[in-house]
Amino acid sequence: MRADAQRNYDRIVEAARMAFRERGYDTSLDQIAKDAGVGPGTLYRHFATRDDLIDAVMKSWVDHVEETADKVLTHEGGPRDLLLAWFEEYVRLISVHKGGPAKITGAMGDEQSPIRTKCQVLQAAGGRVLDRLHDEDAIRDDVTPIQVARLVGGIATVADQSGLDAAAVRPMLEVVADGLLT
Amino acid sequence: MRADAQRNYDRIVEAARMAFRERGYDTSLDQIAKDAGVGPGTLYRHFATRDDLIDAVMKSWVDHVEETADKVLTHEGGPRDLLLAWFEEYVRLISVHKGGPAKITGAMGDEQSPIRTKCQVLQAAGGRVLDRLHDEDAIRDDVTPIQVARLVGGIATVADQSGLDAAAVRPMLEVVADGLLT
DNA sequence: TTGCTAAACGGAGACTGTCTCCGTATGGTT
DNA sequence: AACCATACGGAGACAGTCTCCGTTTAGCAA
Repeated sequence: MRADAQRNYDRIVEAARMAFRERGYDTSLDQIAKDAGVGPGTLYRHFATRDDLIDAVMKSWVDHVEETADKVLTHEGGPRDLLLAWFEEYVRLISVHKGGPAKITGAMGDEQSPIRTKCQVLQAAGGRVLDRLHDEDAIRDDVTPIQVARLVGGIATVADQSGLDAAAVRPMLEVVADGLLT
Repeated sequence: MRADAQRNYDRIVEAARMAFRERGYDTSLDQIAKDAGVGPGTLYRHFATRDDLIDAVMKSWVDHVEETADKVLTHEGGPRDLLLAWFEEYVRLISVHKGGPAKITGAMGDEQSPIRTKCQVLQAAGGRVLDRLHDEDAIRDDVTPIQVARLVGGIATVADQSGLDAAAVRPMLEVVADGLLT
């Protein structure tokens, strides 16, 4: 990639990161291009679709997901605490941008989605937590990781759209956790 | 209301009902006006916002909600069957239009929403089912009806956005039901 | 019936966001 | 220094939202 192309690419991603955080995923792409100091053509050449741009913005976020799962797994406490700790972190992770929960949860299991690699990372991280609980025989075995992701993602989506805070989300996560634990 | 105004109002609502069912809530309003054989100005005079139009389309749907709750309450079977029967009907009810689950669940608890009366009807219907289960001491009492609506609405939202069918939704509803029952 | 007027109509067009095309500019190489 | 593949960027086509205002009409009163 040519040096000027690389520079513009980075500028666009940085502008997009700000914009998504402050105005949500449905903000104007032309405005992001303007913020980045490039023409709309340049933005669309680098990122054919909005999802491709979202995918790029999420690049660094992925590392954070792994770390978070690691941290949760070192937690003391029983299976219920472990599961709830992961659920709360999961909700936080997918809610960094407005519209994020719907976007990410909707793409779960969609092989065609531009952000599928991000979903896979999330699923893998969640899978590690669920595996641990399986080993302890603490969780029912007829529910798949993707179903768990959808359950928790659904709660996060509603919370995002209704502007609920973590305290309001907690009891709903508890219901799902209690329904999953044996 | 003048006769021609009434006629156009009805035409617009009917065109919108078709359009929402076939193309989802985000379909073009100017197109709906065209389908109804009126100008865009006429549509926007009757319905200042998209939500106002959605609200009007839902008018007849409300009666259906009441009926459905009645029917579910006559069901034979244990508390778990009752709860799951209601959950499945609830998902079906709010999923008649694409985008409906997100719209309705997002408006839950929002006093300002143009469709709040519809949400109240849904909550009241769900409340009757939950009251029955309370009387039987079959359900935990620290979860409010609106939280239940959000839990099930979250699942319906994800299902709508991921194109899941009833069979895929069922196990997720079971998890929530099991988490709620004592 | 006729005439009047408040009510309603409807379409042109302003505005915003998406996305493309193509003439122009430039980084990197020989 | 010259070349050219690569990249830029903005004008503009297109689509959807929503408003303004000149025109039409329903309903009523004489």
